[in-house]
Amino acid sequence: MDLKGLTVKELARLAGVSVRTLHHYDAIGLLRPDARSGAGYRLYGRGQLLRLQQILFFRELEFPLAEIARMLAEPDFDPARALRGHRKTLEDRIGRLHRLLDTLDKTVAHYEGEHMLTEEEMYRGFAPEKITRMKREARERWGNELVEASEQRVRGMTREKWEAVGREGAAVNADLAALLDRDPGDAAVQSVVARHRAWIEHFWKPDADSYRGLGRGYAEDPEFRAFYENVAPGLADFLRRAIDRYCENFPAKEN
Amino acid sequence: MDLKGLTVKELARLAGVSVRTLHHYDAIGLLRPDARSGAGYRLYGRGQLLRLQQILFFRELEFPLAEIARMLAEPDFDPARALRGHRKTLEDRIGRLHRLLDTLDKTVAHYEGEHMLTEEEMYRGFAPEKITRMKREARERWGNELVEASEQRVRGMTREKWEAVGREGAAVNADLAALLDRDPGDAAVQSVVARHRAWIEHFWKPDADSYRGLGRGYAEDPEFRAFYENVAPGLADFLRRAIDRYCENFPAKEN
DNA sequence: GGTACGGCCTGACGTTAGGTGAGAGTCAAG
DNA sequence: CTTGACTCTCACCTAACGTCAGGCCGTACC
Repeated sequence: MDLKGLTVKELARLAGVSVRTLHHYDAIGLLRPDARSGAGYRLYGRGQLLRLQQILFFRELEFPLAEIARMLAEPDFDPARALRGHRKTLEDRIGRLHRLLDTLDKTVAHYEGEHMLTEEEMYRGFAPEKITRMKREARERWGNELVEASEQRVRGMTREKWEAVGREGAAVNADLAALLDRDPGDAAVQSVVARHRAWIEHFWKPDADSYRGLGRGYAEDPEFRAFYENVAPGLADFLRRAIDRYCENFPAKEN
Repeated sequence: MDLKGLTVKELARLAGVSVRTLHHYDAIGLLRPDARSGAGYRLYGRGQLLRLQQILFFRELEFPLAEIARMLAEPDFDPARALRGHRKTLEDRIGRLHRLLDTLDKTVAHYEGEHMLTEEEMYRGFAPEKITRMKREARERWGNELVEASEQRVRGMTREKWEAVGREGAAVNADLAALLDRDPGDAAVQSVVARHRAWIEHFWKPDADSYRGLGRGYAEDPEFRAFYENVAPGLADFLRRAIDRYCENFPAKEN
């Protein structure tokens, strides 16, 4: 079979996917063949091979197919830029697997009576990538629309803007940490909380309820809590209380 | 809530799984709580925490839940031994991810006009081969040493030898299928089983226990079973029984 | 030309492992 | 008592294919 393109079996073999997968991707419009032979056989050219590779990278990172299709369809989709993002995520995963191996070794040592395995040690390395988990939780707390709107806002940012937002967030956290010895209702603290709210609005626009919920999440979610406690011990609860006070008189913020 | 055990939320948080997952595992009998509170709350103790860890290791390696349940239920299941098998598989995965990073870098270079990406290079690191799944299972059943020895033998084969071995295996299966109406202990059947054992020794040298375990695997593993049932209906169980009979007087085989 | 076999097509049912939502009981603090 | 977080069971739903079936296609061989 040599008809100016690869048949499904040839491509399936080359890419390590099933023929059924290729049929499925064609059916949903994710990967259409370049052409069809007179008998109706699918024929894939080089461009489809590269596209399938992009799809497989996103799939490897557990993106849903519908989302892959959407991203590939964006007018400003840049394959090289996407790949650079994937690299970071793959490196994170390798790091996770190393942590899992560490957990494994500690568990073997535990079974051999050589190590006392704590509950916290037991599950290190299992949790999926943090951003995906946080995204799921954000959906659970605030609904899907907010998360999508948040992603749209983030996606529209330039790299420079994104880095400025990152610096702004770190500055807010540092300023809050410096005010830890004050009452959460203190005017200086509340001023920083207002900056925090403005920072959040790079991502989404909270009302009083959802902002209060966010504060609670900072204190109660183990990953958020660990993050803030790492900035300064006591910061997670302090920020939660400061946000609660702020929400007692939630200013209408124009923007 | 401090009632001599963890509630679903506490365990879910600790282990990084969902409450729904814990409900599901309870419903299918995979992970039952130690106790129930007066109100019907599930309460998990330390033993369940360790068991959940074992489950999560198997899950990480993509074992189906039903299979995880079966393996955990085997009388001779040894957690430390299982973990040692997992370690090898996780190391393989890290290796695969490094290959994927290599593919990624080559692709970025391709997009930047600095590398000519071949079709073979395009998909390196993506799909673990099907043999990897079977290798994983073999490790869980028989330990790592046998699998490594098997790979050494296969690696030393020429292509011609490999094809001859393939034909020999098919012939053994066909002969077994032709004897399906006989008793598994019949002399002719046992003669074919001896040929089957000789065939297996192209890959590894079983003793009576491991050969019996292989027979069991043929009948119980869904992929092996499907393969043999495809050759002839009833063949998987027949072969398992024939191997059991053969192992009652396991000949010392010189080679 | 007929046969055999591997390859292709479309159509359609089935599967696994939870996700999601609902209604109602439980627990602890104010 | 109220409130809010937590729990229970029940039940519908889903993504991404896997599997099977019936029939056409292409090539080699008799």
